[in-house]
Amino acid sequence: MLSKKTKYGLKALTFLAKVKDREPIQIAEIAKHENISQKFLESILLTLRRNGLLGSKKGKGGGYYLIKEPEDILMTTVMRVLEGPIAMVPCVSLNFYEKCDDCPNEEECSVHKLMLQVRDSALDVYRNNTLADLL
Amino acid sequence: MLSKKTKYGLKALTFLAKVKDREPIQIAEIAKHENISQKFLESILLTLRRNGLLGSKKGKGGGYYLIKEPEDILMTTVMRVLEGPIAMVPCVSLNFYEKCDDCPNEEECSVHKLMLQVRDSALDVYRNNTLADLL
DNA sequence: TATATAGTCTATAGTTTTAATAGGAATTTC
DNA sequence: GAAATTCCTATTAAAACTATAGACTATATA
Repeated sequence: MLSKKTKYGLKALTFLAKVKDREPIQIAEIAKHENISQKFLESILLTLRRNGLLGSKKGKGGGYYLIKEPEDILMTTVMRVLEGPIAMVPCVSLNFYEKCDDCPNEEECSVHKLMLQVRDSALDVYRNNTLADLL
Repeated sequence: MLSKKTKYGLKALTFLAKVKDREPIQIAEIAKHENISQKFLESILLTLRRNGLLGSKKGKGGGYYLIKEPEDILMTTVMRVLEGPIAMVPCVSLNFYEKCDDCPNEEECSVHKLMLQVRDSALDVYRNNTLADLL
């Protein structure tokens, strides 16, 4: 299942992508428009900023804004930041690889074999979609 | 993340697929061979049986066995039984569709758009793999 | 038919993750 | 310096996942 964090994060990014001139939009406005708990969204936007996807401005007239053009924001990046590894199992993860405790030999593991394909097909989708493609 | 339930279930199915003449194999043997908590595996095998993937035999010489040939067991079926819906979001699920509470119009939802592609690519993998392909 | 074997079922406990909330600190604008 | 707004940490609440316990049922076979 996709976490609400990711879902909300994607919606917020989409919303911000449509903003004219990248002017800062307040958390409250995004939350209201997208039906999201404001406090929860707050923490999501914060991680998006910390990971270089958003910029922010404090004080009156402040808010969040896209730091790059939607065409330049790959879904691989967004998904990794919000949802974590794209692989469903650490032993097939490109960026977060971990060996399984059980499972003596990866090569012959059926789970490994299947999940490798699933990872590749998901990557294929994420690599071929930028934020602009979702508008 | 793939649940341990699914992981263990897949391993058990793979193990059973290799058994000569489909003779019944005891839970304990599978659990030991695949490093799985026996009690947990017990409940997993039960759901696999209830969903028509395994047969069982009680008493001495009993155990679990594949009820169909590995070539005839599609990963779509296995994944749905063990992991649940293949879609990451109910609003793009074929078998478990649900409308989102938030989200006024599905057509324009960026999450919907992206997750539809992810679902299709995953389905593509699962439909093109039988248990036999994982051996 | 007695006994051991092995699956069946229900309940529950422990752990981890997710979702949401609370409250104040820091910064900017006017 | 007051108001607006993001920043940050901690905590709670709920849900899902993993695992365990124990009694019950069915079968094989000696």
